[in-house]
Amino acid sequence: MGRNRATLADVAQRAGLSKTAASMVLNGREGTRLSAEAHQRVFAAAEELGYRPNLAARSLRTRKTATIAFVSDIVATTRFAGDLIRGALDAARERDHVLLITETQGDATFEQYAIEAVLDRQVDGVIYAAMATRRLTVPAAILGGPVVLLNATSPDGLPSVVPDDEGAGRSVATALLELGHRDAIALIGRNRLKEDDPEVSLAASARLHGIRQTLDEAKVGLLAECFCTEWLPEHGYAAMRSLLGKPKRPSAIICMNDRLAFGAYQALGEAGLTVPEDISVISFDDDPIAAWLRPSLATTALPHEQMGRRAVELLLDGGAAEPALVPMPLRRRRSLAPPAG
Amino acid sequence: MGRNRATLADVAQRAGLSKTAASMVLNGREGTRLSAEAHQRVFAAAEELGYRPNLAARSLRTRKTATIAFVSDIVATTRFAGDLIRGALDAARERDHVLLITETQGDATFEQYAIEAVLDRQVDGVIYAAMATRRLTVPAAILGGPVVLLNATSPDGLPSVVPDDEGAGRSVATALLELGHRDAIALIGRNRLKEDDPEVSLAASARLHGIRQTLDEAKVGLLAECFCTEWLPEHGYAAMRSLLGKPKRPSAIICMNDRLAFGAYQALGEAGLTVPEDISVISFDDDPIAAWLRPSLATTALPHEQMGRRAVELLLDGGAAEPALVPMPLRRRRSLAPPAG
DNA sequence: AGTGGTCGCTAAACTGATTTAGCAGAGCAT
DNA sequence: ATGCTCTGCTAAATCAGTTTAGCGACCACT
Repeated sequence: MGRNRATLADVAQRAGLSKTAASMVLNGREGTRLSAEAHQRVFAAAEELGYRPNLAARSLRTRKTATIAFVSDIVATTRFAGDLIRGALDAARERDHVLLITETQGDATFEQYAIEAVLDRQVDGVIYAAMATRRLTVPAAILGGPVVLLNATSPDGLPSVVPDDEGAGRSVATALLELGHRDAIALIGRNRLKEDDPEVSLAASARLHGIRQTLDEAKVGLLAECFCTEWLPEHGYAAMRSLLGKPKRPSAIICMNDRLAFGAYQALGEAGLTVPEDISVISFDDDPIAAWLRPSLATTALPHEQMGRRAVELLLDGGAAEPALVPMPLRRRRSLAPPAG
Repeated sequence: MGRNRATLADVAQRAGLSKTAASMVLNGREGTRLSAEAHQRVFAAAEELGYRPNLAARSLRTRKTATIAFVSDIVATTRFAGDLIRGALDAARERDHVLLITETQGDATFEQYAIEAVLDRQVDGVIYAAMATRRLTVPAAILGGPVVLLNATSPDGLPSVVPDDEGAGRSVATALLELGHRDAIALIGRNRLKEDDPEVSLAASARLHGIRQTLDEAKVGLLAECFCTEWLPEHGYAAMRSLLGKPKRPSAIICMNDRLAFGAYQALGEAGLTVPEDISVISFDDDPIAAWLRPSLATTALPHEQMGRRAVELLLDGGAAEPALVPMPLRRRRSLAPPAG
């Protein structure tokens, strides 16, 4: 790769100047007393030779690599990872940086390995990303330099970027209240583990809190709350079926994520009920299926691209120590209507 | 990042030997005549100091960075990108390499920039990935070193890795024939653009070819073929509705991808038909929704993780020039049954 | 005694950049 | 003529490794 690239020495020689002069000119150093003509010659030579600096050599001296490590627990399993990475990639490019991506798969050995691999390559900083919003403790090895937590917080008070799940909970509840839903709102997706253990999830309790707070202020209580062991379609399906077996039918359903809502749709379809005429549904995440469902599903979007971007900005430009909350926009879609009757 | 790391000189000094000796011992060089005791001392010193080599310095001399560039057109839009990356990441780790990931967004300027950025960092090779299987021409700049095309082929005969879509077409058709479906098989997702322009898609024509070939051999013709401008749920929905409006109802549907099948499910549900009792459905891709649908959708899986892995293997271990075809496994699920009656 | 070979190790060159320290010449005042 | 500053530029050190060339001690053989 990149055999016979022109070096700085080649440029200097062609320009009839020293490496020093060439280096200074190409780096646009202020206060050097090199003549305008010298500048010309260096630029011309660099252009003619197609000179590009060898960043390995440069970084040996400057201890800057213009490279950021993106270390995450699991890249592939959730479709959101791509957006996180894309946002980071964009912001990095704008700042002339590049991303070294590694995955730990939640395995301590792999993590150790991944971190050594990136530190050996002298990265300028580390973005430590979790695929589910949660609290975690970062490995001591990366604390030697700048670190930003992405989609996670840590007890050490490191800079971090997380979605505003509580705000999303408020948006969701508010949307239903505004439509006139009152005492027949049911919730699908309560989960003790996710709610109580911040190392499993921060989203569950924040969303729940936002919903409760808004409903409380309106003096509205939830009609029913269904617990689910996981947030997958089958659990949403089961929960919805159990809700429909009860005497009072809900006018609206809040699902803790879109996959649950997808399952709920299936149960509603089987029961011959239509969304939103019979029941409104609203949810969290804005998974691509939300837009594909019939009717399209109203939800609050995880702003993953924004978050990836913010993480890079925080890392390179510095920033506040308290977690950066990125708002989750409400996507109003067809699954919402005023309560029937 | 990584301030005050021990250097090779530190290790050598502590071991009471020269840098040369330390370097040779740590690199496990054969044929050096250093004593067993010298080996001991170097290893001990390295261990005690927590020595890790500075790869920037090493690569300056060796012109190897143990880093691979993963350049793709679009990382985020398809959920499959993650699997491609994950497979590549795994294979790279096994070979002590790391991935530098960039995205071109299909924009020539970004592409130019991305390629310069990775070449400046002296990567050992480039994986050039497309998110939809297609033919493309690679930028001349990366031809100076090893290149592997991932999910793409090129006219230049570069090594490449693509899914075996034709084989998948055969699997799909065979699965239906084996169940007894004959002359009432309909196809959803014909698309002239995708079929005729290899720079748009290679999958469409290969899948179609595999299906046709298998049906022809069994002397079976397609009942109907629906054209779709895109392969999205809404198009599958519309196509399915039009099929149901015709006099003869199909016994089985082949959808060119899972999103079309998802739309077809919606139309079938609305029409009060059940899968697979009334109509079998089979498809391509193995999108996560395929397993979430009720009934779960039989489909042929895009082996993205395998492909990412193969690309790294081809790049580092070398390999044949003809495209590596990665098989697409058939996922037999609940949407298949013998024809009714 | 001289020659040659092996053993165990090291000095120094080299990679391609940045950066520090300083040199030669011009202009000017004394 | 001397000392001073300013201008325009360069030599050499430096970063942290790898690699080439070779040195001194010891032994064996003729």
